[in-house]
Amino acid sequence: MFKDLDPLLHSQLRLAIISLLISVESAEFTFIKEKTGATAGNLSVQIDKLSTAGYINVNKSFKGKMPLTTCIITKKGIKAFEDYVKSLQQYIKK
Amino acid sequence: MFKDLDPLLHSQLRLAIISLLISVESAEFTFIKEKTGATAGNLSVQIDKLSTAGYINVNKSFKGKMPLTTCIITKKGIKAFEDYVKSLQQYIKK
DNA sequence: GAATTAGGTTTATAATGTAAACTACTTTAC
DNA sequence: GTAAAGTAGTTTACATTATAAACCTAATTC
Repeated sequence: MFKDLDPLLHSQLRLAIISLLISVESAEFTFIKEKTGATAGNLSVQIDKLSTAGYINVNKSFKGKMPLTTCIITKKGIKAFEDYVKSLQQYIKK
Repeated sequence: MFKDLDPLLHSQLRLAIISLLISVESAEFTFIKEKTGATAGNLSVQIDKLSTAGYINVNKSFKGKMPLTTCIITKKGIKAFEDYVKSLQQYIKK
């Protein structure tokens, strides 16, 4: 009856991250932090989980001398998001 | 940017329960158990949380000699569900 | 050169979800 | 009639998850 919801995406912050990345295709850590309102610590952890799952790619470089973390969604991430939304529809359509 | 998602509804099982109750208006414990595939213990706990929040009303009676638990969604529950869905749209629209 | 800010990561704790174990009663089998 | 199995749940203990506080490294400001 109810399809399982990918637990990795069924989390407010991780869903917001993916939702952002779907539209922009590339985003800096601080940009995501501002948009989501998350604390840096929490964001760091959640980005790591999405990365470990292969849903996003994380690139660490330097902007001048400051560290710069950039995130890009992967095909796997896009697919997972689409599946998640599809499953979710079952729950929220009246 | 991203509205908060009611944590009480942002849970697969509780969302499934509310989703069911939205359409049927009254459902027995065992019916919900079958439809959601949840274990009785888990279902009992989650129904309790929804009830404590005032999202559903729980009625305990007897069918013949067996205990019978029936759930009905409240106006508050309907409102919460609608708000949740509305907030969620922000996350899942591309 | 001390304090503040930037850009994060690590870790400790709180909150949550879930299944296993249990209660209470009923029905069926012997 | 009583032992075994089934029904309808609840309680409790454990595992997972989420989150913020504390920390780190380096740069900037005063």
